[in-house]
Amino acid sequence: MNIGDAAAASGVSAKMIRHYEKIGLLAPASRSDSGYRRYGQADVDTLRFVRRARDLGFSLEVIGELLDLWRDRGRGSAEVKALALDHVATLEAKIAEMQAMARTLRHLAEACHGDDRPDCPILDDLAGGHHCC
Amino acid sequence: MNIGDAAAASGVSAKMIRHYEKIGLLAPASRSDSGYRRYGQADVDTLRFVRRARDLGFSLEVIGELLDLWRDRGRGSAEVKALALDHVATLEAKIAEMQAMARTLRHLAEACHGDDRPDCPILDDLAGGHHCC
DNA sequence: GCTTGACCTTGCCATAATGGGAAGGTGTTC
DNA sequence: GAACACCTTCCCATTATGGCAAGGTCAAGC
Repeated sequence: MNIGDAAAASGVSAKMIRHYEKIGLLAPASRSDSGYRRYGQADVDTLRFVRRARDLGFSLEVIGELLDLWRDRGRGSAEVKALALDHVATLEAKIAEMQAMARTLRHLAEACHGDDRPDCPILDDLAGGHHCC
Repeated sequence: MNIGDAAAASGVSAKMIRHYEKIGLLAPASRSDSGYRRYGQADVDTLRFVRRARDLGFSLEVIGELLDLWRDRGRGSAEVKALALDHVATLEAKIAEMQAMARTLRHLAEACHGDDRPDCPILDDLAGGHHCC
């Protein structure tokens, strides 16, 4: 299987497969005589793992640790769970931050007529920064 | 006022003030004889505006538009409100995405013993990608 | 055999927003 | 006049991804 097929089979773009190899997330693929990377089912499985982990928002750095744990028969599940819960906490912190932004903006937008008059509580808030709510 | 004072007064780092100037978000500051950037109260007000808009998650590109609208006496508030609501929608989309990630991970983590046994639903999900929930 | 088109290779550049650091000039104070 | 804090510009790094270019490879059709 060439890189294009592995990309199609895994949902990871060829560009990203090469990139993951370059940064050491994936072991260098074997090569054909002409230098083409060759992939097998096991490689596609790994790529799918990476893809799914990306979909869950894990950073490539953490995905590297998850891959190591995945391949380590004999590891306990505690480490994996810790990584997952840590990521959940990170997500929740970002969610809370963005919800605060959205809440403030919704309040400001509600107070804003949104017509052709120049009076605008949104700009007033940005200009004054009174942090009313 | 030198750039360091403007930074302290506005909450925008000196590094970022120079950057904003370079990308055209801010007009080039006037300079002293020796080439130091000089700032006045109006500049600090602008920097505070930018800072507050960043705190609300607006991109620098949108902040440029907001600054233009702010300075345009005579603009209607409709455009501002549209920008704000657009940003709220963007935030809500990202929030929903991250909540879905967190929900899935919490479910997986709940099912995971988190002890020293190798059985791990989290890794199983990443490996299999069955997308049960 | 030769052309064509699809695929592969590497490498550089770009994104968004921010920080770090180097090398060198300025300004104030003791 | 030396020390120290500040300023200047320029380059590099981050994260994850994409685009493009120049060139090599391979299979199909004529």
